[in-house]
Amino acid sequence: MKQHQISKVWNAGEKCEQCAIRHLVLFADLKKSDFELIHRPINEFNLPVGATLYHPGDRSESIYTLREGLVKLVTYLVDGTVRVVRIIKKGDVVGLEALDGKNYFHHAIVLEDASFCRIPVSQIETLNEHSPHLAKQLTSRWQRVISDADLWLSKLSSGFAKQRVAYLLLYLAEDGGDQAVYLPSRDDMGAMLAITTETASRIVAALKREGIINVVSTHRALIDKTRLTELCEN
Amino acid sequence: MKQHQISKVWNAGEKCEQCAIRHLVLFADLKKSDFELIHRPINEFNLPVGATLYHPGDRSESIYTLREGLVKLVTYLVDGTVRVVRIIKKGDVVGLEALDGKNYFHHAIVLEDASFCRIPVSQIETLNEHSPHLAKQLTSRWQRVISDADLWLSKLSSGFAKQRVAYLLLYLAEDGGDQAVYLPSRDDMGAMLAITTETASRIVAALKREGIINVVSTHRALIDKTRLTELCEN
DNA sequence: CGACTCGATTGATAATTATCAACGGTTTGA
DNA sequence: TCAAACCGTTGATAATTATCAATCGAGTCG
Repeated sequence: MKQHQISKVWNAGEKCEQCAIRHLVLFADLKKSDFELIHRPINEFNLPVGATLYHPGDRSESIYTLREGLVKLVTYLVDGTVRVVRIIKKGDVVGLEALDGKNYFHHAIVLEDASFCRIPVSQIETLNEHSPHLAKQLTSRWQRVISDADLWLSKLSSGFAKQRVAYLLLYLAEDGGDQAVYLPSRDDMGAMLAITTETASRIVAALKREGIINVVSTHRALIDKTRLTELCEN
Repeated sequence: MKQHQISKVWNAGEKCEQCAIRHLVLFADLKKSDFELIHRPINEFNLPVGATLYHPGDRSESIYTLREGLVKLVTYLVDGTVRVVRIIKKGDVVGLEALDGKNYFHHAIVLEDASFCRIPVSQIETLNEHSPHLAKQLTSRWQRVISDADLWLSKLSSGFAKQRVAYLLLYLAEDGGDQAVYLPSRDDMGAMLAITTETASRIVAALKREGIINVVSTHRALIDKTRLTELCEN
C-alpha cells in the first residue's frame, strides 16, 4: 500500500508540476531509492477558506508547500491592529522558520481553499546531507521571501492608498497570466496595505467605476494591468 | 608573510568576537588547516560615512559581515521616492542575495564608519561541503533578515508617525545596552518610516522637548525606553 | 570675519486618510 | 419567510500628515 502511494506521488506529474517540492529539485535529482526515503513521511492535506494552518508560537516541526490556494500570514500588534505581512501563493513555501528551530511567527490563514504538502524538518535535514541541490533551492526560497518582504515594504506600505491598492492587485496578478485576480476582502486589503477598511473600499469601488477592475465573483476580478501600472507611477 | 597574516587573524579574538563569522561557527569548528583555506581570500576593509558598499544591479560575488558601524539598505521607487528597507547592525550579514546568484538589490550606504569582512561566495560554497555548521548559521541569518523584515512591516510601517518613531528608536537601541542610540537624520527617518522629513523632525523635536530623548552628539541620543514603549502601546 | 551651505525646525495651509455612522444587498439560519 | 449577521459602500466630519515656505544654528570656506 505504501509502495502504491509513493508511486502515485512519483507519477503525479500533474500536481507536482506546481508543487514547490518539484522546484526544490528534490524530485529531479534523487534516485528512486532515495525517493521512497523522502516521500514516506510527507503528506498532503487540504484546508478550507478561513482555516488556520498554524498559530504564532506553535511548535514547528514541518515546513509546508502550498500546492494550491492562497494563504495570508498575519501578525497582531500590541494595540490590537491586524497586519498581513505576507501572502503565500501557489508554489510558495510557508513556515521556513521551522528550519531555524523557531516556533511559527504568524497566524497562517487560508484565503482560498488550499492544498498543502507537509515536509518534516528532519526530512530536510536528512536530505541536506545527501544532496547539495536541496540547499541551493532552500537558499533560493529564503531569498524569495526576503525580496518579497522588500517589495511589501517599498511598494505596499508607502505612497498614496490608491497606489498601494494598484500595486497589490498587480502583485496578486503576478504569474497568473490574464486570469482573474484574487480580490481580497476590504478588511484584508486594509491589513495588507496599512490603510483602513473604508479607504480600501472607496478605492476599490472607484476602480470598479472607472472600469479598471471588473469583479467576476466574490473574490475574483479582472484587472487592467496597463492602467494600474500607470496609477503606480504618477 | 601570508602565514603571518593568517595567524594574525586566527589570533585576532578581539575583533572576531563581534564578527558574524565568529557566530557562523566557521572559526569554532574548523581545524587550523581548514582555517588557512578559509581565511586567505577573506579581507577586511573600512568605509567612511556616506560611502556605498554596493549599488543595485552590481554583480555580487561576496557577502559581507559588518564588524563595526551601521549601514542602510535603500531602494528607489519609480516615482523617485527613497525607502530605507533595512538597517544593518554590527554583526549582521549584508548581501545574502549573492548566495542565490542574484545581483545586489539595494544601495548599501554607510551610516556610521564601517568595518566589513568580505567573504567570497565561492568560499561559502566550499565550506558548505565541509561543514554542516555553516549551513545552520546561514539559515539562522536568513531567518533573522526575515523576522526583521516582518518587524519593519508591522511596526515601522503602520500606525501613527509618533509610534513609528518610537519603535524605530527602540529598534535601534536593541542590544545596545544603555548606550546612546544612533539618531538618524530626519531624512533617513522619513525614508525608514514612510513619513516626510518634516513630520519626522516635528516628532523628534517634540520628544526632545518632552525629555524622552536627549541628543548627546550629532547622531547619538540617550532615550527613555520606558516612555517610548508607552508611546507604542497607546 | 562674513557669506554660504546644510540640516533641523517651525508655521500655515492643503491633501489625504481615519473615524463614526448609516444604508443596501446577500447570505445564513431559525 | 423573516430576522440577524456580514460585507461592501458611501457620507460627513475630524485627525493626521503632506506640502510649501521661511527661519535658525552650526559648520565651512574664501
